[in-house]
Amino acid sequence: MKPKITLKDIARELDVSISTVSKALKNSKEISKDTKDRIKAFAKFYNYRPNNIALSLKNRRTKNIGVVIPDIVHHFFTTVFRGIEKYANSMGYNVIICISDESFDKEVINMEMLANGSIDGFILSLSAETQLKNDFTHLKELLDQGIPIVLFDRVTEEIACDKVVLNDGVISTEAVEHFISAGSKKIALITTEDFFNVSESRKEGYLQALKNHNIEVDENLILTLPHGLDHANLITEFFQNREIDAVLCVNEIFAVQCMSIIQHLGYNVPNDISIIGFTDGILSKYSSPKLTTVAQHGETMGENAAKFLIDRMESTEMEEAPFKTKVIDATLIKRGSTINK
Amino acid sequence: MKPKITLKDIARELDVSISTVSKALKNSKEISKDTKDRIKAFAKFYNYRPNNIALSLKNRRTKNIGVVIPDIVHHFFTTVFRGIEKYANSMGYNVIICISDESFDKEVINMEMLANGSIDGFILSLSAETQLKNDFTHLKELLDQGIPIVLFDRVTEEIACDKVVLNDGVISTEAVEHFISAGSKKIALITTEDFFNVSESRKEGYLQALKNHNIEVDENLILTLPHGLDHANLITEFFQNREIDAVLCVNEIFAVQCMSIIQHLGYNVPNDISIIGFTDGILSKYSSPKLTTVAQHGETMGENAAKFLIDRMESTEMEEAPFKTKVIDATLIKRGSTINK
DNA sequence: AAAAGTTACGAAAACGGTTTCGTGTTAATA
DNA sequence: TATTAACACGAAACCGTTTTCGTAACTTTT
Repeated sequence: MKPKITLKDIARELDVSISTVSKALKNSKEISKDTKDRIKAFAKFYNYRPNNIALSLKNRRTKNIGVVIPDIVHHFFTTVFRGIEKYANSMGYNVIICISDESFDKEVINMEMLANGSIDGFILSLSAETQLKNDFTHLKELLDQGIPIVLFDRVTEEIACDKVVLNDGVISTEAVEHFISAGSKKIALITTEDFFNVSESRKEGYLQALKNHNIEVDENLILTLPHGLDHANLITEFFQNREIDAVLCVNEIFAVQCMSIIQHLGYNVPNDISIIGFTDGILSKYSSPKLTTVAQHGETMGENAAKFLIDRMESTEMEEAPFKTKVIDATLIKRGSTINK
Repeated sequence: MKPKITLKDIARELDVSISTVSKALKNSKEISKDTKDRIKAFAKFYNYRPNNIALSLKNRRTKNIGVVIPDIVHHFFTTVFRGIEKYANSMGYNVIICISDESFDKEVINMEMLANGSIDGFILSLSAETQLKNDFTHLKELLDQGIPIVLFDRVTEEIACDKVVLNDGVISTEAVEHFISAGSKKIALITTEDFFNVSESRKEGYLQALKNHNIEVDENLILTLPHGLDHANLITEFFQNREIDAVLCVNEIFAVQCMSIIQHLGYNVPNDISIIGFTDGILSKYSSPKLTTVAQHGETMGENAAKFLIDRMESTEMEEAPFKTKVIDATLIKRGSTINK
């Protein structure tokens, strides 16, 4: 057991002052070569490393980033997180992660905990409850205190900060037009309750595509699934009682559930009914047929978010740079669940 | 923009000493009620919160836990992580996460970064490369410095520390016996190269079950898939050229790939060939038929690991408690990919 | 030889807290 | 009235760094 060695220890052992040790290790030319060599050798031998906490206190920056996400067991968020971690790490930052579990209170409490010195900035995707309550005072207060925040995916216009979002609307339109170009006319949408801004955008994109091609909107073809309930029955009922030849789902779980149900009802995917989902995750890759899906490029989103944050934190400008919003272009990955020409 | 307020600020404003403020806020009875009230009111008004970094420096503990995992986009690890985060949070700890990406160097560098004061202890699952190299000096050094470590899932006997593992062998035996009890005789195993201790244990469990029922081991029925390559062809070839009526896969991706290939080859699952996978993740739940699978109870593992670590960190005993290994009992979840009596 | 400049180092403040100990003032006791 | 105890607070050390500034001891310049 050899506890960590400090500057003070080195100073005592070598009979010099703490300042001298500090300077020697930073290669200051104030210190003679002789002394520097002695100190460096000693430090190396005892594997001296400066204490991060002391540095943080001194420099008033921790080189820690706080990441707050609603859920970790979720493909999209994990990929975003990987992007964040990768970029942050390459820039010498560590990542402290908090899971809000879709709860407003947890989001608030966790952020306040971290804000008291533990981190230099936040990257955040809003919890469902926060979006529902539409209460963002905790974010405003942090911004007020000068703590930078970057929002991604689940964002809000109420907060002025850097943001990274997906072009949900555009890609939804593109997805639906992919159906249309293959001859589909009765195109359904399966979505979630739309206090999620992303669901909303996706729905708008869907409607836009129909409009573009003069297809009348049939509200019966839009299924809004409640949170948490068993969806299988609702989906089964949905397909049994309607004529549908294509369906866009706002996530891959819905998509793969649909596929399974559709196949059990005796339809062929993609010939009778085509399917497109969101999130190019593991489910989409290993279903059969493989799912045509919207790749959200989570890792890219994460990298962009981290870059926004670090740029702002490290900016030495007196003027705060204007807030930017980066729109990541989603990609439609065409696979077996659609007819691709 | 109202920057964070410090004890010094309060002291200056109220014309008392810093010590008085500190004591007042801690409700010390050294301070008169009058003064306490004034100080508390002021602190509350300005939303004073003590600076975590200063506390960490003073107390020489950060209340941060470092978690190092090989991959984050991975169901098992995310569930473990959720367990860790949940327990740690409830005990007032934050979690700093580093992804080793299966790389020895990243594991070493990240841990050394964090060890210089940023965290009080580690929870770790070894990277593939670390297991391959069998080099654990970085862990030994940290333990030497008095930093506690808890290993989970991918552990090693070389290191004396608390551990949390799954009873991989036993549950594999159970899984294979589930095949046998349904009449299967030609039971295959699809596994990974076995520098992973878990794969090894699972293989042993498989062999044990065959032995228990006097079924001869056929090495041809064991398929070891190399890391990273395209597995589809290998699996297809495997099933085309062998008589197989059941297959145990060491993860759910292999399992669902098998299922897909088996079905394409015209066999029925589970009647012609039964399948069991490891990891009760999203793939197992949404395949059709649903996969019979080994639930690893990642969240429980995470909670246990965090509890081990925090117990040790907070222990005031002078004597170090002996190291413990907690074995989590996996559960076989019987679903549609096997014949269940 | 006096003045000026270098060199090589140490003292001390600062970051933001906690805590021990000392002390002036008042109240209780002898 | 002198002594002691209780009260209420402040000074200072400490956690481990960095950094500014001061200064002895030489060296160089004139």
